[in-house]
Amino acid sequence: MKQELSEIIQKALKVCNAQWGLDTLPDIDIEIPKNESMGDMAATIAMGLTKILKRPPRKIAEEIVEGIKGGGGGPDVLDTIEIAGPGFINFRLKKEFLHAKLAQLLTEEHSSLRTDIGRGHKVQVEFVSANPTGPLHVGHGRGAAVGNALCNILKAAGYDVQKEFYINDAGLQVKLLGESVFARYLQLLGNDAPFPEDGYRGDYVESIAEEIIKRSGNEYQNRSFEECWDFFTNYAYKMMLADIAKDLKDFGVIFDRWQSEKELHEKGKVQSALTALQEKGLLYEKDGAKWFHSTEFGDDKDRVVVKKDGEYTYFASDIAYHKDKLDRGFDTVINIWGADHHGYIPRIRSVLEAFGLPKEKFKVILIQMVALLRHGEPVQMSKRSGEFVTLREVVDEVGADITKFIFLTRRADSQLEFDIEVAKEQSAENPVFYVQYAFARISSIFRQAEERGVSSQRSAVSEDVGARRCLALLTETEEITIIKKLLHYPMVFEGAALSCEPHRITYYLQELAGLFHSYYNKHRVISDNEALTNARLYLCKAVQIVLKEGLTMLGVSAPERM
RNA sequence: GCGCCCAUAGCUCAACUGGACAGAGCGCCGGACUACGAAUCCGUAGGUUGGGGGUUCGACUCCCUCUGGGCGCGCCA
Repeated sequence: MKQELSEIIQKALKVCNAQWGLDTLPDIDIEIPKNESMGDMAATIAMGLTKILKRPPRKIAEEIVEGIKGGGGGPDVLDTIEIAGPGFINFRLKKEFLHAKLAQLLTEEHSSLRTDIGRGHKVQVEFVSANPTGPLHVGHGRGAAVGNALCNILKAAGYDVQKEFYINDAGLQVKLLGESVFARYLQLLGNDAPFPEDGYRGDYVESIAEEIIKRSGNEYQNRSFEECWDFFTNYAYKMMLADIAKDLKDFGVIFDRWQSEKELHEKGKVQSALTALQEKGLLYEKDGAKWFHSTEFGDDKDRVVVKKDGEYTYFASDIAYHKDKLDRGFDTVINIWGADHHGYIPRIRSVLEAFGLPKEKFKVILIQMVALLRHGEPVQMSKRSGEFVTLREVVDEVGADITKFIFLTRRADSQLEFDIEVAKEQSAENPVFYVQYAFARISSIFRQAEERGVSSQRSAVSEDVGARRCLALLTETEEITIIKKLLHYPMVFEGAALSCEPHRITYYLQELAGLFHSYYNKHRVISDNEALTNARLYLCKAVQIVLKEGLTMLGVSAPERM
């Protein structure tokens, strides 16, 4: 829809430019007007040209409109054109055009909803990347939902996407987990062992210790932690990691690749990354440590990469990891982090820039906190361990679809309230059901139609000339509104992909579902009028196609019955 | 002390990357099932977009400042 209009305007601009004499014409921006009374679609091009032409926007708009009319005015597409407000060019579309686009949607289905803006560009999306020292909490879940949806969107938009989880398996944290497990292990065997100061106190630590006893008995009982830390640490974090992978899988999030930090060290990638920086003259020594000159790229201060004692900093692994991303050929690097990590953006951007990635090819999506509620009361903490509520607990209680959808009902960097009790209610307060119900309701209509032997919607429109013609019977204002809304989807989708904002699709789906519910209550789909019934079944089918597409992007199912 | 994010209807949040009269849901009140699923629909009310200034044809959006919240500022990971 956008394309047809762009072409019409493009043509008119060329005509006008014979007088203007501009070397380049600005991009044409087609918008969906806020208010339906303003028109079906609008162009802001005249306002965009005021600065260049130094003339009032409405005058320019008039010239463009003349150009459009002179060029035939897109006779198949446009009904009326008018200039409004400061210089908007508002278009009304012919019903015939809308019906033709609807037929196209029904014929091509999902492929007509996707645009290939990615053109196969390689995008790497890293998300969740939780430390394997404990189970995932709800905050991680939100990151997982957003990352997963974003990847679905980017893939559908033609990008070559890789979903990756970075495992912090090299540092002191996993060792501390190992030590915690070791302490529990000794305690379970009846020893009076001290628990490490800042050790991990969750129940899962004990479970791991029990597992080790089951496997190896008391083999390590008389050893010091220093003697067997490697075994305990590895065993513990690998078990944790398996749990995390399981939690994510049950949440419907599958990663393409898991990158181990330890492996970067073992393969010498940390060393070689630093050497590469050295060769670029971006490393220097000061106070016995080695520093990366990140201020060169706009960071607040330079960062230590090798400590005085010769150990690498955590940041050194990050350098290696992000260099590795570029070495693997990614054009764009997207990191999804908890909002509390925002301070790390400049240094990572510096690294990527140092290795040649343009600034705008690195994007960080910050995920804000989830405030968990129950009956409106905050429940951030739970259990004696004082741990955050785990993702698994919430998913088990509420369900994966609902949880994902709610995580996607807000912009990522906006705080989110998640009330477990409300989420479980099958009520109007729950937006997931609202959208899914529209889908299920349509399925139910189809079942009903079949029972009554009404001609089926299943034959493809392209093979059914009569059906194609019957779409012209869709003339009720609610029907026209729905058709237009359906045709907006590709624009919403494209916007979601370009801005990396999955929530736009969530909102769109709620709006579309709303239009459908409203229509359903006002008009009957199945009636004695066979042709009209058929046309309306097609409209229903189209709504279903788009609902399904959008829900798929969000990673949420579209059930035929609820 | 420095830096980043947030502030929009009573509540929870949108606003298409600077566009038109700022929109939904919830909540309140009142209505709609002997016809395709009432997990739905219909109808009102609700605003100086935290305050002030600036940039321009045009600002919730960009700049400055103040207020009030959140988070970062380690040779920790």
